[in-house]
Amino acid sequence: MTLILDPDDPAGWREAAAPASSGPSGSHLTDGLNPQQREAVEYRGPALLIVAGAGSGKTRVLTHRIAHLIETREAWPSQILAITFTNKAAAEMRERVQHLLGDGASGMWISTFHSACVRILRREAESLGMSSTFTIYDSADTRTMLKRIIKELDADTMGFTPAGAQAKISKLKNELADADAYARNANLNDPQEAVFCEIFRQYSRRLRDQHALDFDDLIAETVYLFRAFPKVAALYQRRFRHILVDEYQDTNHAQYALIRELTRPVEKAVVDELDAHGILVRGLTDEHGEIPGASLTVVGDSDQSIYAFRGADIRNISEFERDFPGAKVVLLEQNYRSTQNILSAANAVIQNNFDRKDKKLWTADGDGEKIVGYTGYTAHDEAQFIADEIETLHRAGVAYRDIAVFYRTNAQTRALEEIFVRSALPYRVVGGTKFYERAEIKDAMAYLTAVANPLDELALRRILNTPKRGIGPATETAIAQFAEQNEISFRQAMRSAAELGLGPKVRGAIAGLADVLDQAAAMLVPSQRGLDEGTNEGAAKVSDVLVYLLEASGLIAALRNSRDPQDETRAENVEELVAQTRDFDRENPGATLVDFLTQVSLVAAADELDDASGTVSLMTLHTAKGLEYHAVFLTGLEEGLLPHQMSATEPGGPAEERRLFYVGITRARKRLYLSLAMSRAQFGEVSVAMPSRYLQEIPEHLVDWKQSPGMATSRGGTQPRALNARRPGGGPGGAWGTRDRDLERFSVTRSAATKTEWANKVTANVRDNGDLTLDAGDRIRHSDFGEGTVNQVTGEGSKRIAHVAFDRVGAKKLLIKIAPIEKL
DNA sequence: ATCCGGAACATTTTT
DNA sequence: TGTTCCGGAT
Repeated sequence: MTLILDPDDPAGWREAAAPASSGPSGSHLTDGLNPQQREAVEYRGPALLIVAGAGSGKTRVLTHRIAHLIETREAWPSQILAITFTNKAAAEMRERVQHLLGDGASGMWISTFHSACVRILRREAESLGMSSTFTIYDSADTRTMLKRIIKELDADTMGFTPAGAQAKISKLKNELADADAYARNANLNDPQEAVFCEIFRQYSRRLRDQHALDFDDLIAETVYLFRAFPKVAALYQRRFRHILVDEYQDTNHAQYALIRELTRPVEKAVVDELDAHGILVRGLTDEHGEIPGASLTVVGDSDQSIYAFRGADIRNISEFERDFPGAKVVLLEQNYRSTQNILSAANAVIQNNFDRKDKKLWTADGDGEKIVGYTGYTAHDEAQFIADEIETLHRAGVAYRDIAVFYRTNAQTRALEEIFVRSALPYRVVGGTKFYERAEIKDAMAYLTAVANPLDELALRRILNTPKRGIGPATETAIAQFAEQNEISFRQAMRSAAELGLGPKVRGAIAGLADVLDQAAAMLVPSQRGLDEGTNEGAAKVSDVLVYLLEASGLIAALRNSRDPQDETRAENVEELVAQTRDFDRENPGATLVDFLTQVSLVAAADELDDASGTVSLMTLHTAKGLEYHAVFLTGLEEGLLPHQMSATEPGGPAEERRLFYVGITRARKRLYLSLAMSRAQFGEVSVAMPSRYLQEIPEHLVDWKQSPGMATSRGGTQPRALNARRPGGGPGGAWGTRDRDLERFSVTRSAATKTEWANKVTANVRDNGDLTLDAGDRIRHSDFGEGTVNQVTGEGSKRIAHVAFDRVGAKKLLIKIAPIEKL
């Protein structure tokens, strides 16, 4: 997080030049690469496009290219800017480069677009007339804000929703259009559009007034900064000589513009000015006295473009050669990850997307195992199949951490988690930022935000009556009005609580809160020496400030003293947040509160990368991009889920969904499992599902269906795994051959009659066995699996696990505390 | 101002 | 199913 090298500090610049450890040739960095990979590492020129199919070793190429630039002494680490899409990818790349270079890697910027932009914006905030402690609003904050605006404008009567306005504004910002630009081109005679202009304008104005930026602003404002202040831009153009962008197919227009700005040459006049300010330009200029544009390397694969929904423009990659004349293109086609069966399936699926350059992944490593398919009766049945297969894999020696389960929507984790918990299967949900989205955590964070950025009205309003202080909406409005009338901030209005003409109790509450915030702000002021040296020395640690705020505001006490049993958990969560700030303080000595808030805003999903933990990973298909696992489970392969219902209306939607499926398939190294459920609960309603159209695009001989959709719908399937649904009929049925007819009958005649039988019995059975003790040799009965014998009991306390050999369904592990079992 | 119950509503994917 | 919003009672 800390900026190690100043772009405008020549001393730091020189210091960064740690000499390469092993020989300047860097030849060991190209050993073991195929000719195309080697070329991608060694090529030098203004622009390089690496078209990298899935599993073709692109991260390897990228990291080796960076290391090669440094070892051959063509670049200092500080001259390198590598952009990835996720924090996870950035962390992995940093680790791998560090592994190649040792300490010589420090000073590089390896980060996401958003993190890099925040770093630049905080440093240059002054140019934009903004505080360097500006707040970053996440989508929930944005939505709250828009909700308020829409209500004030009565725009909801015209059919505006916060989510809708949010999407539209985001799209516009990704195209670098601001409220004024939009208004200029809008047809203001259309009342609908006029109102939207007003919403957009108000939203922008409030963000500016509060010194806050949303996610899209981070990119757009940086582009604006560079365009409006060429000298500021020159600092970064001078500094970053090599820019590398991963997942280039997913860049949107704003990100493209940012790259364009960063790779622009610095004109002689500006160079001279930099020189006059003592900024090192020697050795960087060409014969015209200009600093030439940075060299740009982009890596991408248009078949893996899955972010069109947030403005990714595939033309950025397809027209790269036109954008950057003289660009070199290197194709990486050989796959080093997956078996041929997996690749054949992937090729067959992606082939159905027209309008793409034909490209076929291939491997020299052989066919491998067949793909395994399974159709469950319900999501729980599907989950049980997955849990069973994972146990089988595990017993065969596959580590849990080498196994991943993917799904389309976050909501699908529920059934999986329920079954995994019951099966005592160690798992971890990657992404899904739940922790920081909890209300109590957002409350605590709002206290910190309000201290860091006193102009942040959103944060202030959130904590105004949290915990309850008797300050209701009426008082809130009164403060806001007072602020507006006197042209002072909401925060200042709070300080003048006495002048509001309120009752003594309310007045005291407001003054009390204002005082607490002032005290906390005072704790954060560095010592005189810190101020002189521009460091954070003498400022209180983030954890100390947080503890002070929680105690002085009464937030933690309110949770602890509450009689709502849920508040106990909430208090624990807040304590967990305190623990996290302690970790942060320890790992980032000298870091500020704003550093912490930034990290939480941008890196929240990064509880990540403790890959040492032996757990199965659960994540969405989007999160899965760029990762690989020995065994991969693709779940919920149903119409309406993949492709998702919502994608049907969007142009290019189904094609993008297919790419998503393709991305999922190509994550697997050795084993691939495809599964779906015939019925799925949604909003509490059980509805019938059809197999995904993409399943039929995989050649039949590649898949071994343990239970095909046909078998599941008509007859011949095995007993449902998770529950005892009684299905009529018997005898073996066809797999795909009779699929359509079977499905039709299934959906028409069976759905109504069998709905109740498929209801979620699993969750209904969850209970607390408390102190049930089991020993090896005991006989038990399980509500789904029948009778069995306990072989072994492991674990402690509430985590005791029974290893049971069931008479009918074989070996299972059960979490004793919650398993629906009884001792016989 | 706060608490409570019932109705309404909601889920794509991410920084 | 689980959360949020609204109106009425206290």
